[in-house]
Amino acid sequence: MPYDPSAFPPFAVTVDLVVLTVRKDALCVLVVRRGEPPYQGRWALPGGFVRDDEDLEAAAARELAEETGLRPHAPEGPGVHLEQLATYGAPDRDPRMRVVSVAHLVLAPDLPAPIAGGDARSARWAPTDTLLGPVDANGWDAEQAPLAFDHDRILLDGVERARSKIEYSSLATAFCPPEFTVGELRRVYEAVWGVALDPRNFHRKVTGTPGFLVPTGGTTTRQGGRPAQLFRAGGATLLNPPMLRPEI
Amino acid sequence: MPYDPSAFPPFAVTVDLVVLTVRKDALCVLVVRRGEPPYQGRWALPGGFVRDDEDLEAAAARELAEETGLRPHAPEGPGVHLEQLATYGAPDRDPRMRVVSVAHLVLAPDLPAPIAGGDARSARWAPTDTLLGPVDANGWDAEQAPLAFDHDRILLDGVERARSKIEYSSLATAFCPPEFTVGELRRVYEAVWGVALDPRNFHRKVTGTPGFLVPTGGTTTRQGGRPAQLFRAGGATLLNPPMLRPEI
DNA sequence: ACTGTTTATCGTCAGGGAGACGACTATGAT
DNA sequence: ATCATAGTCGTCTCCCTGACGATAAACAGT
Repeated sequence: MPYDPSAFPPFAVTVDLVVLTVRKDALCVLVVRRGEPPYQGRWALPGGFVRDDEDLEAAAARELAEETGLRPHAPEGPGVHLEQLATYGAPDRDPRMRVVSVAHLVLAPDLPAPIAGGDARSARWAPTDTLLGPVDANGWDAEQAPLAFDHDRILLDGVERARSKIEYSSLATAFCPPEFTVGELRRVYEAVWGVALDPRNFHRKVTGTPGFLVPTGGTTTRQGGRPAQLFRAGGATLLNPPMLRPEI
Repeated sequence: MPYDPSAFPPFAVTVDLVVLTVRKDALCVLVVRRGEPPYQGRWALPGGFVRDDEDLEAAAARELAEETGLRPHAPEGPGVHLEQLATYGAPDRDPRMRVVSVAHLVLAPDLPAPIAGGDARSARWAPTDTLLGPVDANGWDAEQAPLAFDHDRILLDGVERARSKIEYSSLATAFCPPEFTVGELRRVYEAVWGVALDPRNFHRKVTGTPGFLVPTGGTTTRQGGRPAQLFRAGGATLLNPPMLRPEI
C-alpha cells in the first residue's frame, strides 16, 4: 500500500517498568501512587511516554533513572539488569486514548534508601505476593488493591519472567550486592521462587558451576553464624545444567 | 502530569510476523517482496498496521490470515501457534515515520500449497540459514540479501525463541501435522536446532514423557522403512526435564 | 525369493547430576 | 561453657542421558 499518513491510526507509546528487588527475604516491586485520574490514588508501575527521538530501551533507562537514580549496566555486569518484557496494547487499557506500553523488567539489588531521586509522586517497595494474591485475603485493603490499568498482568508476567530466568542464567546475582555469600544468593532464589532450598545442595551446585561465582578472598559474618566466603558474579551468563526449581 | 494530547509524540504501531515452518528438513520463514519504497523489491517479514480498535494479538492473527489463510489455535492446541515475540522501536528503523513494531512468532506445520490466500504481493518460504548467514557466502545474491528494515534482527530473535522454546515445551508439535511419527518429530528438532539427534534416545525421551505424545493407533510408512506409530500431541505443554540441545 | 537399504523400536551399560541427609566448623548470644 | 545459627564437606542412591548393539518391518532391485 502507498504511504498515506491517514492510513494508520496514531498511538501513544509508553514504557512501564517492573523493578524487582529482594528485601527482607521477599520479592518486592517498585510502585508509585497515581496523582491524577484515571485510577487516581491507586498504585501503579512507574513509566512514561517514549520521546520522539528515543529508543525503547533508552526510554526505559531514562524512566528508571528518574524514579530510582539507578542506571542499567551492560548485560550481566554487576548491578542493575534491564530487559524488555512484553508489550501491552488492548484498545481499552487506557480510557483516555490508545496507548501501547512496552514493559521492561529491571532486577536490582536491595537499595538502602527507600527511593532515591524520584519525582514528586510517592513511591514504595511492595511485596509481590500481596499484590498478586490479594483476592485470597479476606479483607481487601485499598492499599493492597490491584494496580492501575493492566499493571497486575504486567507484574505477573514480569515476576514469572524473573522466576524462569534465574533457572538457567546467572541473573539472580543481579539481586545481590557486588559481593555476596552463597547463603545470600540462596535466599534470593528462595524469595523469588517462594520455596525452601537445601543449603548443602545449593552450595554444591553454585560453587561447582564453572564461571558462575568468583571468590573474592574475603569473608563476612553479616548473616550471623560461621563466617561465609564472599563471591562476586563470574563471567558465565548461562547456567548449564540449569538450577532446578522444586516441584510445587 | 495532566493529560495533554500534545505532551506525547504520535507513533504508528505495526505487527510483524515471523512465520516459521519446517520444509524438507530445513527451518523456513515466510517472506514477502516489498512493492514500494523504502526497500522496494527486497524481501521482508509480513506485517501491517494495527487498527484503531484492535488488540495487538488480534492484529497479528488478522495479518496471518491475510497472508496465509491460517488461523491461530488456542495455546498448545494442534495447529498454528502464535505468541508475541518482542517490540522494535528504534527511531530510525523506518525512514518515513516513527514506527513501533510488535513482532509475533508463528509456528506452523508444512503447508502443501506455497501460500494460500495472500494479497497481490509475492511471497515465499525462505530457509532461515540462508537469510541469517548470507555474509559468509562469497557471492551476495540479491535474492539472499538481508531483509528490509530491521527484519534480520527480528528473524534472528524469532528463530532463537523457537530454538529455546522447543527445549522445554511441547511446541515442536506445532510444526507437525495433526498426526505424526516420532521420526517426523525428531526431524523437526534436527531442522530447528541444526543438529543430528540419536533416534533411539530421542524415541525413549519423547515416548517416556507422560502427556507429551498420545498414540492414535494408526501407523504410516510415508517416510519409508518400517511402519511407524502415529501420535498426536498430548495435553502436556511443559517438558520436564527438558529436551537437551547438544553442545555446539 | 533373496539381499541390501531404510527407518523404527527395544535393550544394555556407564557416567553425571540432583535429592536426601549426616557430620563437622566457626562465629555470636546467653 | 553451652547453645543457636549459618556455612561447608561428604556420602549414598536414584534417575536421566549419551553411546551404541540388536532386532523388526517395510521397500527396491536383482
